[in-house]
This record gives sequence, structure tokens and C-alpha cells, in this order.
Amino acid sequence: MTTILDELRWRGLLYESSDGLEETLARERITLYIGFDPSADSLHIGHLLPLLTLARFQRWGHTPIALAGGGTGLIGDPSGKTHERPLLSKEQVAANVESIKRQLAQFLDFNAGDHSAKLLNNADWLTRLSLIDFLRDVGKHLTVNYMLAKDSVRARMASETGISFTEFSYMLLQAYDFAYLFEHHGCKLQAGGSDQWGNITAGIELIRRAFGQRAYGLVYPLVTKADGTKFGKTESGAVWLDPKRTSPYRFYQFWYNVDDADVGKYLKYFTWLSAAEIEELEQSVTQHPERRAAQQRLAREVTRMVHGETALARAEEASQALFGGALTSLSAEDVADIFEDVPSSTLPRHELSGEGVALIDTLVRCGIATSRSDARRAIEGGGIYINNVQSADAARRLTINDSIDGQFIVLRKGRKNYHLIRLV
RNA sequence: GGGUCGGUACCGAAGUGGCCAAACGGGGCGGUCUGUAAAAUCGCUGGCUUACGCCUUCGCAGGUUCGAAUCCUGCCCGGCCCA
Repeated sequence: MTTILDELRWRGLLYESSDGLEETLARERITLYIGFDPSADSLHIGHLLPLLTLARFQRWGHTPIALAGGGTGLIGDPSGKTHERPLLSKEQVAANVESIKRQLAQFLDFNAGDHSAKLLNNADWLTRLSLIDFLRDVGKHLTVNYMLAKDSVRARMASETGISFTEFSYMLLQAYDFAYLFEHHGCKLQAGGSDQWGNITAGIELIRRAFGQRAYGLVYPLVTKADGTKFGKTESGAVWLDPKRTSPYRFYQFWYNVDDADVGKYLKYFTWLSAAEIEELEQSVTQHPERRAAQQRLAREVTRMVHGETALARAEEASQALFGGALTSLSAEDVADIFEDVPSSTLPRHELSGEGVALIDTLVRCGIATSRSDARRAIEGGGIYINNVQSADAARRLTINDSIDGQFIVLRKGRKNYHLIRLV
């Protein structure tokens, strides 16, 4: 018998699961859910694993429920947090839920017959729950002793800041979610990151006590990086799924720049490629690391999945142009396209006539350099490029001849810091 | 409250009258190399209408001196010890 657990296992995504889950999955097609915290108005790549987990289950014939935490988001999950967090306003949470619901829907199939995906919001039942009902129907089933034993609570009990009653209660709400979905949607499995194990088992426990029935949990590992830094962060912050927050180009670049040591693991985690294909790519990393076939494939697969074929093509073109060489062959249209998400500023065209403007001043004005001295040093150090051509002359002036089709000038500092000047 | 040691650039840390815009290390930025990597290596890392020149900076405020990060006075802040 093979089940989805076998797939998750070879992908390294099975961190821990309830006893009996494998037998159940071999026997029947089930409904499962994963919760998504609406703490921002976009999902980021940290959410890819849960999204793909739901999608993988769906491909195996199971029914996925993506649960937006419109109710639990009002409280805040203490798991993995060392400090109490400020509460988000109700309006903020509601707005965030609306934004991420659209993103969640993109990954799931809602026309899959009897195992079509569902998209729910726990605000629909949690905000209607009265305190008395909650205490009688939920609180009565779990002891404080049980709750205190959870890692997420224990860690905060030991800290100086402590834990508020609000966050302490969080696990009961999540447990109630599970019980609610069990009762109304026949949901038997809750999945999540390994930090969710405590909350998930609380739900299983509640179902056992309230209904005398069995439910299951499954968690995947937290994504790590070989160099020990945090996954999903770049200098400019999180990598978002919303193209307005993180352009497809930057998204593509994020994956393209993954470390050799991590790329095999990420191919298993974040793509649909088969074990054999990944095996082959991993070999190419060892034999021809300079080709970076694995990184390119990873970037391609994930970008296509999140942003689609067209955006992928553009991201690849932009990467080619930027890392390929001079920009002289490009038209203004290409430039506008490729540098869409690059920081930009405007410059009145007439300033470029005649003598033009000093490069030093321009660098300061558009923020590439912090002062004229800084700009001078950068230029003399060979770190400044005009339209991808190095310019080490501190007295250099920019004129209309440096523009691309009289419309743009592309300034660059170092390998990757671009700035687009639009002539107006 | 008393004693004592200390506060130097992004961080750590030298310097204790001129040779100090301030050693050295880390971090950051950039060049070369390379695989848009790592390592290595080199340069930069206060400001100035363009600079073997000027201005500002060594906890803060005054003072001594031709000249102070460096000496004196007061104040503020931190570590340790004693109450």
C-alpha cells in the first residue's frame, strides 16, 4: 500500500504524524485542513509549504480545506513566539483575510468533484461563540494542567514577559476549530508546521473527549538553511507571493540564488518534480555546480506556480538582460519592462542637454550614494555602472547621449543594485 | 551613599599632549577571480562645488596650552566592590 505519506516521506516533509494515520489514509479518502494566520495582507513563501501540502493531498484524492484565521487572528498564536504580540485591529484582520483568501484559492482545485477544495474562515464560527458556551463546551474538556504542559506555553511561562490569558487561550480556539471542522465537514486531519504540533494535538484531544472519536495530526518540518540564517528573508525583507510586494523578477532571483547545499531539499519541498528528476538535478549540482541547473529549475518551477507562465518568461528575460551584459541593445520598452520593480527616480530631460549633470550628484540624488564623498569613492572604486558599463571617472557627466532612447538611464552600484532614472 | 574601573567611528578595541579623521579586528560596501555561489585577494568605510586644502568628530560642558581623544574642573551614563 502506498499513501501520500510515502510521498511526503521521500520529500522530507513528514516530521511527525499521529499513530494510525497511515492506515486510515490507506483505507479512505479524507478531509484535512491547514490554518493560515492573517497577520499580513499577503502570504509569503513561508506559506508555500502548507499550500503545497494541501495541494498534494488533493492530488491523492483527499479533500483540502484552507482555513483563514479571521477569528484566531484576533487573538494571536503564542507558538514559537517569545513575546506577547500586539493585537491587530478587527478591521485589519478582516482586510487581511480578504487578501489572502484570493491567494489561497489560487493553489487549490475547486472543481475536483467530490474532493473539491474548500476555503473557510474561522471568524464565521469563532466570533459567534459565546463565552459561556465556550467554557462549557470547550474549556471543560481540557485541563489547565494539559495546557501548561505544552511547549509553547511552558516557554512563555519561564520568560519574564509571561503570557496573557488571551494568548494562553489560543490553543483552545484552534482546538475548537478542528472539532468544528470535524463535526461539520468531516475533517479528520489537521496538518501544519512542526511548531503547530501542540495546538494540533489539543484539537485531537478535544475531539476525542467531546465526540469520543479519533482525529489525526501531521506536521512538516520548519524550513531551514544550511548556513543557519532564516529561510525566506532577504535584505529587503520577506519574500511575498503578492507580485506588488515582491516582483516576479525578485521572486525568481530569490530561488535562483539558493545555496547549493539547500537546493535539493527545496526542490523536494517546493516543486512537483519526481524523485528521479530531483535526483538528476542533485547530481548536476555535484558535477557541474557552475551550471546551476538545479537552482534554475527550482526558480522556474516555483515562479511559474506562483506567478504563471508569462511572469516567469519576463523574469527570465530580465535576469538574462541584467546579468548578461550591456544594455545598449535594449529598447526603451524592454528597459521599462525589465526594471519595472527596480527603485527609480525621475530627472527632467532638459538637465541632460549640453554639459549635462554630474554623475556624482545624480548618485546622491537618487540615493545610491549617501553623500558626495561616498559617491566619489564608489565611482573611483569601480563600483558604478551606467547602463551596465563601468564608469570609474569621478568627473563623469551624464548627457542625453547616455540615455536609452532618450527615456531612461540605468545606474548600478556593485553587482545587483540597480536604479532606473526616468527622463521626463 | 562610599570606593573603583570605564565611556573612542556601525560593533569590539588601541591610542594617555603635536607624526590622529584616529592603529587593529569584525561587520558593511565595492573591485578582481568565479557559478548572480563559497573561498581567496585588493580597495573603501565622517563631511565639503570638486580636495598633499578646509570643516566637524573620541560621553557632555567648561578650562590649561602655540597645540588636547590625550592634562585639569564640574556634570551625565555604565561595570564591579563596599554600605
